[in-house]
Amino acid sequence: MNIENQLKNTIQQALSSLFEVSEAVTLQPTKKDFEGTYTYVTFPLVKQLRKNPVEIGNAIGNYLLENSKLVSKFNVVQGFLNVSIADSAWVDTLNQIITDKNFGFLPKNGQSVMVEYSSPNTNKPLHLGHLRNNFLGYSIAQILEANGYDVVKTCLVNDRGIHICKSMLAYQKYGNGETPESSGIKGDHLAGKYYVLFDKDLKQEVAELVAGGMPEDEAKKKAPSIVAAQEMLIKWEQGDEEVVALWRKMNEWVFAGFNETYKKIGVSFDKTYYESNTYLLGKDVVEEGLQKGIFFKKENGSVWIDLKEEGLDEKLVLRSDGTSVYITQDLGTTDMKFKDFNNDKSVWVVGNEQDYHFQVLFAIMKKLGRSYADGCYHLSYGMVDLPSGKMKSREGTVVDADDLAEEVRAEAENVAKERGDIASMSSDEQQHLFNMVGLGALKYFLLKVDPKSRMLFNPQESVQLQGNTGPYIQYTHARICSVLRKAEAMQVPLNQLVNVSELHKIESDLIYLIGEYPTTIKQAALDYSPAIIAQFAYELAKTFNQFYAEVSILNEPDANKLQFRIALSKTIAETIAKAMKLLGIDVPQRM
RNA sequence: GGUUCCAUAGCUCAGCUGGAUAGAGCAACAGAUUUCUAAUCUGUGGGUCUUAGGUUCGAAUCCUAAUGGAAUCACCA
Repeated sequence: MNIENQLKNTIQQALSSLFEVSEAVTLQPTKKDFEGTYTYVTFPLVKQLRKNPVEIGNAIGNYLLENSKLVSKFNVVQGFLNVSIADSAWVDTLNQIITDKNFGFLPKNGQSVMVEYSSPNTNKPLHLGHLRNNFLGYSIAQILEANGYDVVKTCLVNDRGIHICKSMLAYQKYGNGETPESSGIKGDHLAGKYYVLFDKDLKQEVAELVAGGMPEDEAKKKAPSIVAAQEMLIKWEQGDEEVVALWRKMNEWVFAGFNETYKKIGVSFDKTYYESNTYLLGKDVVEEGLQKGIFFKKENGSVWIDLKEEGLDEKLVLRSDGTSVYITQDLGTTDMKFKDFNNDKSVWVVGNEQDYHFQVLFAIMKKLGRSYADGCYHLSYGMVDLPSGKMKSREGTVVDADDLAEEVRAEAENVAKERGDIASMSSDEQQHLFNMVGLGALKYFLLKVDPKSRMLFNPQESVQLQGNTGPYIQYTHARICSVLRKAEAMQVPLNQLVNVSELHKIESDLIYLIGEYPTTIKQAALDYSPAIIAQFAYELAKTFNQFYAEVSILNEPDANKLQFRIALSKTIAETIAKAMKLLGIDVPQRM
């Protein structure tokens, strides 16, 4: 049992033996300005016991001193009982952690979870918003796995629909047989280029129609380009050979481009679904709902569900012409996913603009009596804003994922060449490092803020490598590795239990922090928040760097202390590496 | 208009189920290397936690209202 839980138990004993009360005990970390590690607040007991808080604090404190080996001293400030933990208890804790090969991983819990993320459209390249989605999804999958789940990562590719036809139309018009090979443009960027061209034409047509006196709403529906796109979509659905062939060709370009990007940014999927295969699903679910009397038909033949009781509204699930809407398809796809993998839980990593959609989807699944309905979770993350405002792909005000990755990589290269420890590396190793550090900066930057909140992306700050950044933490790891290499050369044993009697305050702080790792990853899973882990990794790295500046590790004459500091440093490096891995960030041996 | 979410230092963000004098990073300024990686460390300045009420021994945190902002409410996806 860890120190915190032992202490809680002893306080509970104190409460019952001193005051005959049984209360759940919660502890909080002691504020930096006061002496102690854990603080117990006695204010709530005042009314119940009719004693003053200081008296209560002292009574409990003395009980702890007498009855627990963990506690070395205490102090009471008003209603706060600050408890200091004995150095020996910290050393024991470190030894336990060293011994525990699975430290920081929860045992398998027998449950499985699907994490669906990324979900790109095949008409344009990935941008900054996708990056937040991808990093979040991948990280959440890692975090759930560390918490004992079996995880299936899936990606649902939106590879059909009117938006795809737009790129295709513009390509027919302007393409001249251009290919990624002939142009040297990455496939997804090439498709995106035509998507933008389409929109340019469309805008002009609308402007002309409006100038001719047509209302803007109508013009947007009647512009020749948009009509042509709709016709093309119908042809596609009818299986028109020419259209399907073009669709195949352009999609392949895009997939090749996506795969390159995914590989570069280090995300992956166990299974990819394509909407071109799933878009007709869900009509059977509509039929089922009608039979069960959960859905109802309006006069024009359209099918609806009434979700007023759930605080939502009436919602269309099938058009009057019998064709699907977005939610129809999702009903079918959700059934299919659970049929395929039979997961206990399913997480959709999708932006918060779709909050309403998922409320409706889950409410319908519940009404239909799906056994999995309670295990569905929409990980709703906030938009990424730019200093210039909102990103809009059609207007070209997006930050491209590939460009951004290259930018941070280049910055990492600059800094490494200026002050990195890279002289002994081969050119390949150097390139590998620049990538690792650049990506580390980008991932950490996007993951360190609470997923739920909208965030501002400042390009200048995102390539920063100092302060609260990924590279700062990577650097700390490399720094420890450097010390460990020297220790090894000095023949200090690296993998032995340690025995010292007296610690620096900062050393016990570090052990305290390492000990918080298991609760941190549990909390991260509960909240679906990689940010909690980012925070933890930063705190640990920062405290180590303070320790490093304050206390000499390798120059310690006392062999036991030297060995202790090495063991402590090594454990910190391992913990940093584990935490960063959950964020999808690798850490280098040197940098 | 309905619903949901947000408002903390110049900027970007932490602040867990209410607890002590509200914390980091960036930016600014001043320092630290005969010694383990200076992508580091130390220090200084910077706050009516949007506003007004309420609950409480105790509120950035909970409740109500106001103000400002965002998303969504399509027979779009």
